[in-house]
Amino acid sequence: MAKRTQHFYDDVYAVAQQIPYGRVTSYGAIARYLGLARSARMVGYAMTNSHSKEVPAHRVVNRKGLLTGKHHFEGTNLMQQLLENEGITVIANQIQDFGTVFWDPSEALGVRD
DNA sequence: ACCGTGACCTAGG
DNA sequence: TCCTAGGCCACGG
Repeated sequence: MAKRTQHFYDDVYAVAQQIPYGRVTSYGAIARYLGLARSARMVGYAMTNSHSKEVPAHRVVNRKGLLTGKHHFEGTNLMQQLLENEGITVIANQIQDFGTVFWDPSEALGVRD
């Protein structure tokens, strides 16, 4: 496959939309799946523009399971409430049982090597 | 066209 | 195990 920059955002959104209900993933996991493991920042940057799309951005957190992007949501605890609404426990911006609710696209959709 | 910024990650001490 | 430093690439000013 060639040119991914143009499809980069769409790919990120596509993967994010495939995140199951009550599950979360990380920017790095999505980046790795897209073959951009070293450009995880771009994934987060792409999410900034996801407000125009139907993308569950609240289901995407960092590698530690910390809600680093909560400040980009309306209010102050919207992201946390959205997650808790799906049965995910969040304490101090930290997702509990992160390893359990974590959803790896590379593992679910298949790793491309 | 150059520079600074950013919802991150990995490696080394 | 915690902290620091470097790398990544796109976008706005």
